Amino acid sequence: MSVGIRHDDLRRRNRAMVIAAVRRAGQPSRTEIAATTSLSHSTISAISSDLIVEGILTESKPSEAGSLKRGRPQVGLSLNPEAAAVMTVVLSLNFLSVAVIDYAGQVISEEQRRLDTLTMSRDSLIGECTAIVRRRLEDPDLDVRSIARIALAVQGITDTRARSMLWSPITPHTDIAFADIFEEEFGIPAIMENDCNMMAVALRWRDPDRYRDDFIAILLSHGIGMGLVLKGELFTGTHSSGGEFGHMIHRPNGALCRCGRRGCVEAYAGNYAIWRNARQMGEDAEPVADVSDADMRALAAAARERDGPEREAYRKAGEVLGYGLGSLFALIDPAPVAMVGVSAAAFDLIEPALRQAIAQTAGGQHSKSISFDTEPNELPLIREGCAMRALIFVDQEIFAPGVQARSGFGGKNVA
Amino acid sequence: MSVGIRHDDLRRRNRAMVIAAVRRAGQPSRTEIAATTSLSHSTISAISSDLIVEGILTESKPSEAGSLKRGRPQVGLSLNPEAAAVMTVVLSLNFLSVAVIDYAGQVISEEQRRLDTLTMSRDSLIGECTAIVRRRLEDPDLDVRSIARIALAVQGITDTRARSMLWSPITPHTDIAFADIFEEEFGIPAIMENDCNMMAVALRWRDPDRYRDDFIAILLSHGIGMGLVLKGELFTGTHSSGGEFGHMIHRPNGALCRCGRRGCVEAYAGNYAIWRNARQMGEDAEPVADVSDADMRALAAAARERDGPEREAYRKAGEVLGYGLGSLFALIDPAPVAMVGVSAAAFDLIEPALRQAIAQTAGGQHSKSISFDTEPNELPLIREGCAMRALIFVDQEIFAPGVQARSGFGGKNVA
DNA sequence: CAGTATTTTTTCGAGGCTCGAAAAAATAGG
DNA sequence: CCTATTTTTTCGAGCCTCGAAAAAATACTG
Repeated sequence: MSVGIRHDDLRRRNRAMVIAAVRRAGQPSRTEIAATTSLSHSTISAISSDLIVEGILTESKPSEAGSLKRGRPQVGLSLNPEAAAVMTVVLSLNFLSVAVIDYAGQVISEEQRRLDTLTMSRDSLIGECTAIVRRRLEDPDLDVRSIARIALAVQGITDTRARSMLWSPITPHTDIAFADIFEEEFGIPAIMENDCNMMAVALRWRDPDRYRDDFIAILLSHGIGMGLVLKGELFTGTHSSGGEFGHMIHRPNGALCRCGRRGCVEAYAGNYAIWRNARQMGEDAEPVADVSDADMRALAAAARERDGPEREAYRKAGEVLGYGLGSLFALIDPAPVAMVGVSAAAFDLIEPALRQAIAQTAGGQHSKSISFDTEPNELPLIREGCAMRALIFVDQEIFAPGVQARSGFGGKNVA
Repeated sequence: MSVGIRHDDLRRRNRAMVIAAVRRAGQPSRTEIAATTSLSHSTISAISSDLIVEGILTESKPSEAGSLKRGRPQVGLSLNPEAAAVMTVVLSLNFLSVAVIDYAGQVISEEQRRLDTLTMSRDSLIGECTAIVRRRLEDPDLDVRSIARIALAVQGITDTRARSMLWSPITPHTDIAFADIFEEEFGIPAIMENDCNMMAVALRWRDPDRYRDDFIAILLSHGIGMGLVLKGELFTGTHSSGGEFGHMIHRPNGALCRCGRRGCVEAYAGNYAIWRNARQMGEDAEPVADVSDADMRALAAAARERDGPEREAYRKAGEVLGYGLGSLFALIDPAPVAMVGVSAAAFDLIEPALRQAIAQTAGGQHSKSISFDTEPNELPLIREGCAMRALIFVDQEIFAPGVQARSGFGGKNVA
């Protein structure tokens, strides 16, 4: 139910807005902030001087040496890197990666580790995750007390409230309440997010010109995942992280999917499906547990070299992705697409069939105007997204407390 | 870009909130409004006395005769029906319907008319629409000057800004800027919405317990349409009204659809498709222009009577709808569904195959928890949705002017 | 090199809004 | 008729933002 605005909300909201403006712009002057927020100079002056006193912002004296304009020079405001720090934890198939990020978004410290996630017990999976975080927290070089938030990302389905991993292809265990576990273990607020959603968040920060209000990030990896930003907000399901593009049905009773069902998009376009088709193993063949990036690159190389089952496997993947995107476009209209992950590097093998399929669908009329971009490496993106998620939390909940995060305000969702 | 909150926005927003509270609750007392908005009694008192003086609200003395509590009795606030009026225009296949609605939401006056929309020229289609509105405006019984807004709904695709009909199955003509045409013709602000979206808006007002934050309204009529509410907001595409569930691809290169493509959900589940299958005409047969409701009811009766091609046609429709919903649920998670339109009356013939198909998809795990409700008559729903849309506009833009409609505030979208 | 123009930032008083407390209003119970 | 109870209004206090003017900091000009 919508709730009234109290008088004291005003300042808090505008504080949050100033912080957000600085985070977006990097080193804006007070005048620039006044312009983008359409608040008066007096207000910006008052708020920013508060924030500087509190150690949240700092004045970065020489805004830019280049600008030799007449008049008093602008003084840039920037985030004080020491104001806080957050931690990111990215859990993917057989791989765990942790980083500590300062308030300005720079990586301070990191650690990565190979695991056998598919066969580990529930407890040792959780134990490995908490142990690697503990090692970072106890690193003598770091000021432990300043970790304000932990953001986890995992391949798989998480709940809307960002508390639990509900299901994941990387482990047979389900319903692991990572956020609660971490909060109990370390006393630090934690959230648990879907990896592809974090990719989308990161893309929006990396390239706001291309990825602004509406775009699609698709992970072409062992499985097929999607992060969706619509109207400037991260799209999630009614109960879970949603956006399970890879498990839309391409063909009822079709190829066997890793999820146990049949005919999912992933069962034609995931790495294991491309592998299965390239090896002509048949649609009923049990999906292999993992295909190395090197193997996939070799497959792509073979497909480029000669017209054989490898090339056909990529063509099929493209066709299915195209029909899937077509159905998606029927719902949300066309939007720019970022293809991420190892098979995005083989997008040249995928694109022709993909475009041909889209042309047969509701998205067809705009087929040519749909832009595709590729980014082979998903891990840095996921980490960046987690970092931004956690930092925005600090911005809003710690440095502008009391603002009820409400949709549409300061970018609750995507930030 | 998010914009700061000015000091004078405060009052305007809280005014809008009080109006919204009254519209939702019917006859709330000041105390109840204070409770739901969490504003102080003093503020509510000040705002509501303003609104009463301005003739927007009225005090309805005897709140309820029943409540014989101790203490000063509550005095209910209600919308003043004479504060404004709006007009709704619903254009569907071969049918045009107009109504004038008072500020409290009651129909004051209406007119309906049969047309041959498929064969009419562009100009006569527009002409018929403006003529019927003009007749209502010039009705001597009505206070013409008080029409504050016209809301149109049409089967088909409209643009996100609610200005134009981009494409519609009811006419060969495209890109008709109805909103602009009406504004120019009558000098009254107008919007052009998608019919199924208005159904969803209406369902939310009719039954907020069942249809609150997340639900799906599906129109089973000559074509298949959908209105979707997610997280309390009406879902629309990036450029158009979106949600073209009927044109998701069920089977590449499948049955011929009215849209000219192949394999769309509609090409198996629309009235014309059920008709075509029941008559065993083959998937390539040109879709018939219209099937009367009586014919469809006869078809359903035949299907109930004996196991023949009619029953199989409904089964097929259910199967395809089920796989389509399954794909939709992969994206948004399961949610309550309202089946609307003449074929919703045959939902008993559709449901078994539909549920069986959903069970094969990502929605399957929650198959039993998905609730279906049916409503055979779409027209009243569409009109109600239009009326609410228009009235909310009056609430926000006319009676609480200056509030930049921003998402998440006071229900910009669904209201 | 001093003075002027220009631009940014801060200061200060005015006006407006919400809040809490207290008063006023309106009814049931005894 | 008086008291208890609940709703609604009144009133002063405290904030917040705004506009205007002042202050600050630099480039230009002769």
